[in-house]
Amino acid sequence: MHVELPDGSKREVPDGATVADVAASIGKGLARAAIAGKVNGKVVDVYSPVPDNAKIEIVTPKSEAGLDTIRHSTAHLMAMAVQDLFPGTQVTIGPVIENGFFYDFGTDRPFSDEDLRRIEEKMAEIVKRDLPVRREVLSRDEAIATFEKLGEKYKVEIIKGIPGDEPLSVYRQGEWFDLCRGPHVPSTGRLGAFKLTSVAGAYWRGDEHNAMLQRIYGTAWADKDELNAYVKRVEEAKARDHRKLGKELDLFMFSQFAPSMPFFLPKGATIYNALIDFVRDFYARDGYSEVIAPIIFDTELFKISGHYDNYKDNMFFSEIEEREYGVKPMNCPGHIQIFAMERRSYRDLPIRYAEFTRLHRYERSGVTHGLVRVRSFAQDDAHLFVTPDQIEPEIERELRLIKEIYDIFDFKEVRIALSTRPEKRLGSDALWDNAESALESALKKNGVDYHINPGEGAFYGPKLEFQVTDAIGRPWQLGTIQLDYALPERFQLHYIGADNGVHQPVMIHRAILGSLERFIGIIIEHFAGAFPLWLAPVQASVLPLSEKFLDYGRETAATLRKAGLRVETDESNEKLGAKIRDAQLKKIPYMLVVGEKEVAAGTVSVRKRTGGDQERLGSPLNLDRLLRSMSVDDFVAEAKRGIAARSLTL
RNA sequence: GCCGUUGUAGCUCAGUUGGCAGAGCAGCUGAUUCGUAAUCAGCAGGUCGCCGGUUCAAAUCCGGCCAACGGCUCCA
Repeated sequence: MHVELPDGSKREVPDGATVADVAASIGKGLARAAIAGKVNGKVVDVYSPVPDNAKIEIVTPKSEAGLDTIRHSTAHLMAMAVQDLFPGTQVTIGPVIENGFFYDFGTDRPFSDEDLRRIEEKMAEIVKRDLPVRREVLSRDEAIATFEKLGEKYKVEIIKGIPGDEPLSVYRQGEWFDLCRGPHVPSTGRLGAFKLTSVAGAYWRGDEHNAMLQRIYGTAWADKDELNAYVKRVEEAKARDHRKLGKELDLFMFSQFAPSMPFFLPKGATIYNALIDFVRDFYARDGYSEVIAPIIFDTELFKISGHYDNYKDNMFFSEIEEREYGVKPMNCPGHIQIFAMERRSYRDLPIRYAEFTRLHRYERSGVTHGLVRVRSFAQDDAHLFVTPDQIEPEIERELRLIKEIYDIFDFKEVRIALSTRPEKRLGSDALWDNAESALESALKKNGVDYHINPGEGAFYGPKLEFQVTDAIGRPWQLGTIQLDYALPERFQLHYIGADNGVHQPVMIHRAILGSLERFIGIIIEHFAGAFPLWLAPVQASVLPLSEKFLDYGRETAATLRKAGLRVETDESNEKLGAKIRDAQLKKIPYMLVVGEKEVAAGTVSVRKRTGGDQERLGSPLNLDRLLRSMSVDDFVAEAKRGIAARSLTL
């Protein structure tokens, strides 16, 4: 018979040949590397027979399918080791995830880090035994009987939940086996580049009302080099962790007296305010009005808005003079008060209220994380009150604004999701049709790619969600645009139209950076703490070569400050090398060295933080190339150009 | 909220079997006056997260609470 290879060539193989046979017929190396096969697009075990005229691809560890197979098989390998070491532990599920796998076990005894090491050792032992991994097919009833006999109640539950009556497969390696669809590597000897990373509690079937299982996470790769590269990547991500950098760079702190509510230290507050100023520039250009509303409101307001019914569990409350107040979790009810203050004309619309005041949301303990999930924060949000005709142009304008702003931070790849009507919702289908198509046509008109999240919209309207990818490839959700017909209805908002009739406005809720706290956390990691000049808390540090040049240094710093730059002078009694090291570690964009030459010429010697390092470059330092001597005025002009352009490079 | 881990000087961390609380960096003082990633010396620094218990004696053992961390659930 014949098979077709990925390059389109045909190959003759004996009848009944398996994937492994095909691989062997192509070459010895490939046969050794084969861990699975793709037959007509479906991934199968290497010893699966191949039908005549099939399209065959040999799956090796380096391919995506190969890596998935390795990870899946490593999960099985771990489960076998666990059941060997801890008899009575029940198996549940063990899927492949990004970079690795996990397996959930039913056990009363949580695993310790010490256990993880023992499990790893046992796994290595099983790898060494190089046990063949073989698929066996059982009828549904046989499968249930088999796992019931073993007391594997979770597996029994899984089997009972599989629809239909098709036979089920188990994979056996040595004396151990597990229910599994497969495919798997041909033998345990093909595994080895793995590491168990953590243990955590996880609910059976992801439901918090169910039993808590013990989940072990692991990572697995094609070979040791890839594993080591991954470990290195994890370490790099750790070095960028905004909580670590926030401490090192004196940006923010927390107090046990205000759990999960960040304090911005002077340097962090500088970034915070720079971001607000940045957004305000666009507000001025695009016709937003900034307002400041109270932070606490009588709960009556939240009863009208629906927050009391739908959001109470996430709010802070207080009582005074026998009146109950709620701390606002969102700005919309406040903006609605302002809108409703007076009779509005269609000529006034669109009205765009923006606000940066603090919001508080009670997040369950255990869910908060650094700056990216907190209980006290501000958003760059705005509420647009528009006529139905204005919905589309306003959304298009917001789309352009969002792109413009994200580009400035150099976020690669913005993914847009359109979240459509959920099961539980307010308003008629006709209204939803309108709202969804308004969002969709704005997307289409602007030629942007998007995908649909069916049923993920807010109860009051559909939303667009904007996800960016940071410098090391991690996705973050930032902005959102939401169309809302419900709140104008609940608050009985009106405007007088051109026809002199009473009409209801539509609200657009939107945020671009999202929460400022969260955004700062994200950009700390995105820039690895090395903020672009316009955001850097300290833009330049003046480094006097010795005490003799302190006066000139202070004078220079004063000149720069007068020019609007954020400048420090390093007056410590240290040698230049130490001062440079300090400034580098603080990731200060410019270091201005002043010594005898500079005093004489009235200049500064500029070293950029990107300027390199003698040791690290491993070559003799070329000072002329690295440094530039320039007048103070020239430096001011250069820095101001960089700031005005919000340039990412120095 | 749930499962697990952690909490010692400003920071990073050590602290053995329950027996006087430790280091490096940072800080302060002094010397040095220096040319592109750490000058030298000295000094000071503690409610061992908080509360309670066991003990002659607790950073160490036990209980409770608080906070942080890794996940789960949640993210309107």
